[in-house]
Amino acid sequence: MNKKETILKAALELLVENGIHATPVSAIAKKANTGMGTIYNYFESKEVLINAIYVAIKEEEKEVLDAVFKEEIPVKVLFEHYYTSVISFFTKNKIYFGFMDQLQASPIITPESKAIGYNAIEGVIKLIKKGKEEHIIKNIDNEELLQFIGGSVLSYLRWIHMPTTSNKSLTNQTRLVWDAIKE
Amino acid sequence: MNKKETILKAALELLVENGIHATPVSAIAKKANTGMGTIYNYFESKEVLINAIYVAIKEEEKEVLDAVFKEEIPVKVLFEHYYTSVISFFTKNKIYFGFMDQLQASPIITPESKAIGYNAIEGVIKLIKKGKEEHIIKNIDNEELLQFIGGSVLSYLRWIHMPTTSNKSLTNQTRLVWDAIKE
Amino acid sequence: MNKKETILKAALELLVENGIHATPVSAIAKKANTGMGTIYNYFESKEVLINAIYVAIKEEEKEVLDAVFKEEIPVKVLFEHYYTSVISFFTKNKIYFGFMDQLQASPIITPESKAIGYNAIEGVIKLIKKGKEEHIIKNIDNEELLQFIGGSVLSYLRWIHMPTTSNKSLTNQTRLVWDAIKE
Amino acid sequence: MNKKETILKAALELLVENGIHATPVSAIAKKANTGMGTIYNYFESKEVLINAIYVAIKEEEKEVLDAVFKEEIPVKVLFEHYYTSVISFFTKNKIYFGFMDQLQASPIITPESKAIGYNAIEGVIKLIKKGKEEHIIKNIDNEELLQFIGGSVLSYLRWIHMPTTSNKSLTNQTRLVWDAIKE
DNA sequence: AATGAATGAGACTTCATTCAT
DNA sequence: GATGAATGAAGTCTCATTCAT
Repeated sequence: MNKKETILKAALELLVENGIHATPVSAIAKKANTGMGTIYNYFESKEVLINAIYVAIKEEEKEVLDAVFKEEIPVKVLFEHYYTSVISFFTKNKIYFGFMDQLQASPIITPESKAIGYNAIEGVIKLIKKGKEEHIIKNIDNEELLQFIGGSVLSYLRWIHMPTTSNKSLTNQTRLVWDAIKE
Repeated sequence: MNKKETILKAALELLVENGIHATPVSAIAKKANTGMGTIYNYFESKEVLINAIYVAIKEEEKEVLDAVFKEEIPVKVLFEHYYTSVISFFTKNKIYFGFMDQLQASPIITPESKAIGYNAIEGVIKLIKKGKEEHIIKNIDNEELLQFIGGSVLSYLRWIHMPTTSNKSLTNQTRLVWDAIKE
Repeated sequence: MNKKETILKAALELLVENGIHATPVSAIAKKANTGMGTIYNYFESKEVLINAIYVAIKEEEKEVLDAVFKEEIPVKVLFEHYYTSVISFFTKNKIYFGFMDQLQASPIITPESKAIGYNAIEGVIKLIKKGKEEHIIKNIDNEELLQFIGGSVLSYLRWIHMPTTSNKSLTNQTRLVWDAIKE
Repeated sequence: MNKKETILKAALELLVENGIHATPVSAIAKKANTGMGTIYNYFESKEVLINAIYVAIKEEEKEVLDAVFKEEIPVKVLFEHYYTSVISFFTKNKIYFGFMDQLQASPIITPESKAIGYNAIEGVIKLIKKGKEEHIIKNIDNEELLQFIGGSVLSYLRWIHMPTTSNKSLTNQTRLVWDAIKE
């Protein structure tokens, strides 16, 4: 792992653990075993660093989602694959979720970063369009459906991160969302 | 409006407009036409003040939701009333949403505040239980359903706050969620 | 002496002694027996503080020079009074000269400050004009004459601040400059 | 131009353009097309580099002034040659003046550098002595006369660098100074 | 000899909190 | 109770200098 990646990793961990507030750049430097100046060699500012983490996660997410797509699979099944993949991605990388949940609504993430992040769900958009053409998915504004699905992902992930002991099944969740959006 | 409320209001407006970071207590004092010391007479610290806003909103939300409940109304209709009421509450009070969206996942909101906030949705919990007894609502863990519904509210509100021009109907959204949770 | 003046005085002394470079705001605070924050209550930034010193000196200089003017005095005598007064002013306040000599050409002093400083020599300008009308002073561009006289003041002050032991008389200097500018 | 000279030139340009504060060594390295380390091979520190520029300019000035001297020329004419030469030197090399004006009074220039700089005006000193012997120049302390002349040079150069449109003639200035110092 | 990534001390500035009035 | 000037710890960021390559 090169220095830039080490910094990103250290920053991610501290930001999730303590929040942006409580994570001075000096702490990141310490955790990454570098001088503070080194961080500023790679990232113009703390905000740029945070955006870089955001984009990196989104790009990793995109790779995962892009691998899901297959032309011939029926819409419902494909949807389930997508849904499972996202959930699985953030479940395997709990720290990514911790970061996203905290930063999503923050003014620190620039529109540019968000635009890049949007690319990750290209496949889902195509899926929705196809589903609507086949009258399998409700004829509702794409953006609204995406927001809805995204919201459900977020809330589900929050739920499974809750420290209660109930049995948490992904099947239920997928069914909830599919029933919601299906025609 | 008494002094305490004036402070809460001023703080709310500034926090939403500028974010927590960019809202010094001095600015709140100025906007509330008080001295900084006065704020500290009412609230131990800035964090306590922010939690007080959180709790105040949640209590107002609770009042609105409590008024919705009527014994005799069928589950589906009652659900729609609840859903419409929450959305309407935060649509009428956009600033409340701005605050909640920003603070929800923040480590500043204490577990105590969150526990109090939980009271607001008592009615919804009862509704879900009843719906499940009547086999109208899916037999899924209450907490999961609540989280799901809450997430949908959040994502819908975010969507209608987006500056796009598409036609934003609450009916679609209510249907999405109902279809999701209904048996 | 109030707090603001204490700060200005402390800053002046440190700036002259160590240079701008080597004078952190923290040192000024320490010398002025205040917290650093207090300095920023009175002056937006270090640069603003430095400009405030500049302006304060120039205003004090103006007071001294304004007191010199008397309608009826002949040009040559008045000139000598002016010249003696400026030199005397900066000789009594060596520290002022140390400051001015260091900062005069610095980009830190804003055009606004310089414009204010310009007021200090109003009287001299009038004197030059009168002298030229009476054909006592050479018919050379006002600005050039002013610059010349100012330069001579600066260089004389530098000379008398030099740690050599030669006998330093103001009379010579005044004669030099008068001979230069007289018709 | 060898590497050392390239560095000096780049540094000079940046220092004049941006000021000392705003000229990091890294910027100098970039402009000189070298690594930062290379600069430190030639100059112990940034301050040493700045002093080297000072000395280099002074040495160039010395060459110019030394060329002026001719045994047989009368004092007044020789003075005018000297004066014209200095002004011309700094007018042709405006950047030198920018540097000197900014650095002259700075604590960065060491007494050693200043002593070397003093050599540049050897000829002028001889001239003054001769003028005084011949009772052509006022019998005033050499140092004072030198300082006076130097000050007038500085102020004249500042004046001609001012962005006003008045007609700027060197003749006036030379006359001013000559009238000042002549018996 | 040349390089420039790495370093970290230290600069400026902000702001939550206190306390004398 | 109300006030807001004073405080100084702590934050972000810069940059002169070093040293392994």
